[in-house]
Parts: sequence; structure tokens; C-alpha cells
Amino acid sequence: MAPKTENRDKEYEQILMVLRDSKTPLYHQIFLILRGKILDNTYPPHSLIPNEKQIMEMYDVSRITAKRALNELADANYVTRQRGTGTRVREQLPDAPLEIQSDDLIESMYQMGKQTKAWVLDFAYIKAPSYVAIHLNCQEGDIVQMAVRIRSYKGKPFSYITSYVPESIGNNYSREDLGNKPLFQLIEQLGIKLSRAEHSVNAVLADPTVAPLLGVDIGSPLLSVNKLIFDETDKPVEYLADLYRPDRYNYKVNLAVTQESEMNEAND
Amino acid sequence: MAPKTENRDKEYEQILMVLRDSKTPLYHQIFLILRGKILDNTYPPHSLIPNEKQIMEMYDVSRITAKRALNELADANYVTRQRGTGTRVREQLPDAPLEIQSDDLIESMYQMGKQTKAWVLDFAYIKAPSYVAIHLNCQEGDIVQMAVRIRSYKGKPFSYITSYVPESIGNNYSREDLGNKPLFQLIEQLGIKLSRAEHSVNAVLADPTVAPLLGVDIGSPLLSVNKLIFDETDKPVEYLADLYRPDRYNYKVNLAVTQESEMNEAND
DNA sequence: GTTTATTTGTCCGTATGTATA
DNA sequence: ATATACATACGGACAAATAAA
Repeated sequence: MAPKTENRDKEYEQILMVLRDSKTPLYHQIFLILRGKILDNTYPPHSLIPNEKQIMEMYDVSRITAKRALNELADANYVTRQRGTGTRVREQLPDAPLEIQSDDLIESMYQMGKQTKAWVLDFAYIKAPSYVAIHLNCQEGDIVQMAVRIRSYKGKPFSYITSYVPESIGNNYSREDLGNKPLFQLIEQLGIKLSRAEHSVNAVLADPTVAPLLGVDIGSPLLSVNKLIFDETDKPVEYLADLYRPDRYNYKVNLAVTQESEMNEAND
Repeated sequence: MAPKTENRDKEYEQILMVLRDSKTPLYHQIFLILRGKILDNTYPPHSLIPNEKQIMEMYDVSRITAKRALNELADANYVTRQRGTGTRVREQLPDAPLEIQSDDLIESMYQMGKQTKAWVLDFAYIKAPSYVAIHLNCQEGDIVQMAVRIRSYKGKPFSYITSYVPESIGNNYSREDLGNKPLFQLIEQLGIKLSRAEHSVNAVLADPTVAPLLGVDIGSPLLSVNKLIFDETDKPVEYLADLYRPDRYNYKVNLAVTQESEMNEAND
């Protein structure tokens, strides 16, 4: 394929441009890329990751740099290296990311509350900004409770959560409550039954506000999940804007075939 | 809160550092940030987005720069501006991102095939790399069919897809077939019934290989979705590593409360 | 209906870096 | 090497439309 090889050359030029323009050492950038693929399960436990020669070609670096990146992974206990075999992902990973199956609404939120700790950064009653009012289906001036929390897993922060709740619901619990119990439990204690949620998942860059709080560099990738949670009467009771460190949290979904889709299939 | 104001100052220093180190103009960076929030529905249609003064404070820029970012949004038909009122998100967005509800396995893949076009970049039979073999539950040497495709929505590329399929399945269709029909349909034509899928969602940075193909800058955020698809006998038949432009694709999930979780609740 | 605050529009002058002739 | 032109970005000032008190 002619255009491909043509592109290849340009790509390689760009690799040099980009990787070298950064202030972080080359070997550490490669370390981060490979660690990312280990933590997101692209390279699952027990798999062989690219060897020194392949890394030399992929990133156009010297063998010294490639080797150092792999050795960093080994030093950090992500992989084991063996002469003649290669570099293999360990069974037990250090700082394995929190994995939560986002299949069932309550169960996933329950697991989140059980396995992680929250720290309330901000807690205030404010006039609903236009975009929050639209999500919560209320008026622009209406008072809503806004809270900003950091969630930690095994003592390390992994998510930055901004929540908006209508005042009528929010003023039944305190700032302290929010640090001790998951928001969904505080809401359910009021006799409100949650029924469903809409999640919209995106990728964004860490901005100067969240980067230091999550302990990442500005401009590193974060998973953004906007959640709108409804009660039994299909009224929105909670709007969340969550940001996650991808190396400390895995958003997982299980999909199945439903009855309907099997019918749709038949129609083709 | 004392620590917060203390952080604020540091943050602002960093804003200057980071935003200004980039070669792209300040007003365009702010344009991109705001456009992202419009496209991911953080700022839904008809909502007011931050005004010039708020943007001046948020990003520590002059009014000229803030204004220009907002005017770029207006020129691109994302918002309408009105003196005394503010800047409001339009009802009809140009280049609205593709939204697919990833609730049902078949339906979501069917919608993807129906609404988008695929272009096969690469098509080859290779020895399964270690990490692919583990996902597909086969041996490391086994032959698998690897294909790389670009998917476009309304003529614009939005996803970079790498697929791995066992040889026994893959050699029943051609490279051309793959450009014309969704992979899941080609597989189902062989009498294989798909039953479930595991999705793992993450955020990554565009590397020099995918960036030009998706038409984004290197280092811009991409949504990464690793998909493992199983047949009726729970054998993995397809492993996909997908990368999406977040401004052209919205990954959406609907969660509901199941019977089980209501039982778990009762146990607390 | 009047006043006031908010928000955008328009204009000035200045400084800096980049690209071009 | 020099001069010119352009885009970016800052600060300040005033006008006009809108909304709230």
C-alpha cells in the first residue's frame, strides 16, 4: 500500500518531534505508554509485551532507551524480564486499578462507596447555572447543592467528582454525611428510590484545577463520565460530572443480547 | 477554606505556564475546551455558557482573548451571542457527534454499521501476539486475522479500529467484505451467534500513528474502548481495540436497577 | 416606568513573535 | 540583514441591548 509507507515516514518524523519536545525523559514516556496498556488490560497478565528491538523500531529510540523503559516497568513490579523469553506482565500488579462493572446502577455505586473513600473539597448551595438547570429539569435561578469530592482508592486519589442535587433533597444531609456515605445512599435514606441513570463517557485533558488534585500532569488524559440519575417517577435527582485517572480506574461495561435485538436481526 | 485559595494561586501560575507553552493560540485552546463541553452535553442546547468575564477569570486571559474564543464558537455556529443575555448553545449543532447507546450488544453494533462507513487500512493474517492470544483464549503461535479500519460519520473519520479474529472465522470473508459490512454481521453469517461483550473504557493520548488518520493533533485526548465479544458457548470470537475522537462520538450507557441489586440493598 | 447591573459590541493604543519580501 | 506586514495578546474606555430590582 503506497500511501501507507509514505505516511510511515511522516509519522516517524513526528514521533521524534513530539516525544523529544517534551521535557520528560524519553524512557519515561515509553514507560508510561506501556504501563497504560498494562493497566487497561490491552497487555493482560502473563502476556509478552514488545521486546527491546520492537520498541526501538516503534519509537525510533536507541536500545539503551528501550531497555531502560522496560527495566523501569520491571523495577516497578509490573513485569518480569527473562533472557531468551522476553518481558512478561506480572500476575499480581502493583496499584492495580479499581475495576467496577457499571452494569447495575445500585450495585456499581455501592461498590464504589465500599471500596473507596471520599474527601469533600467544596460544599455549597448555589443558584443553578444554566446547564445544570437543564440537566436537573429545574429553573435557572433555583438553588441547588453543589459538592466537589475527591475519591481515593487504597489511599490514592483517582476521581474528581462534581455533584449537583436539588435543594429539597440536598438539605437533608450535611457536608460531613457526604464524606462518610455515598451520595446515592443519602438520597435513598430519604425514601427516594433510584431507578435508572444515563452515562455519557468521554476523554478530556487534565486542566490546572484537577491535575494537582489527582496527582497527574496537566494535559494528561482523563476519563470524563457525566451521569444523570433518575428516581422512580423518572425525575432527575442527581447530576454528576466525574473525572477519573485512567491508570487507577477502569470503567467496564458488560453488554448482552436482548430479546428485541434478536428480533431486529431477523428483520434484515 | 484556606488550602483552596492557596492552591488557586499555584493553579493560576500553571495556567500561564501550560496554556502559553502551547503553540496553538490561547483563544483557540479555550474554543476547543468549550466546544468539548458543548459536544459532550455538559453544556446542553439552550444553556448559557460562561460569559467573557468568567472566562477571563477561569483562564487568566484578557477580555479580547475570551471574547475571541466565544466569537469563534459563534462563527462556527455552536452558540448565539446576545448583548445583555450572554452566550447560548444552539439548538441545532453543526457536526453533532454520533451518539450510540451501548446498551444492547447487537443493536449498538448494528447502528454503528448503519450510520457509519468503514475503510480498511490494513488486513493481514499474523501470528497472534501474546496479548491477543490471551484475550482470544488461543495459543501464542496461532494465526489470527488482524484488520485496521477507519470509521467515518458523515464523511469525517471518528474511529480507528484494530480487530483480531481467529483464523477459522476470519478466512470466511475478504478484505472487501470488511469494508462493506460490519464485522459482527460477517461473523453472524457464518452461523455464529454472538451473546455478550465486555467493554473496557479508557482515556489515552493520540499518538503519531492515529493522530493524522483521525485528523487530530498529537497529544489530544481519545476515548479507548477495548471490546471482547463472545459467542453462545462463551468462546471469544472477536477482540477489538477501538480509538474514538471524543468530539465526533459519544459513548453512552443506560443503567437500570436489577432485581439482584434490590436484594443487596436489603442486606445493608 | 425608572433605575441599575449585567453582558456583549466597538474602538483605541501598545507590545511581541512570526512570516514574508 | 532589514523592513514590512500580520496575527496574537494585553489594558483600558465607552456604547448599546437586556434583565432584574
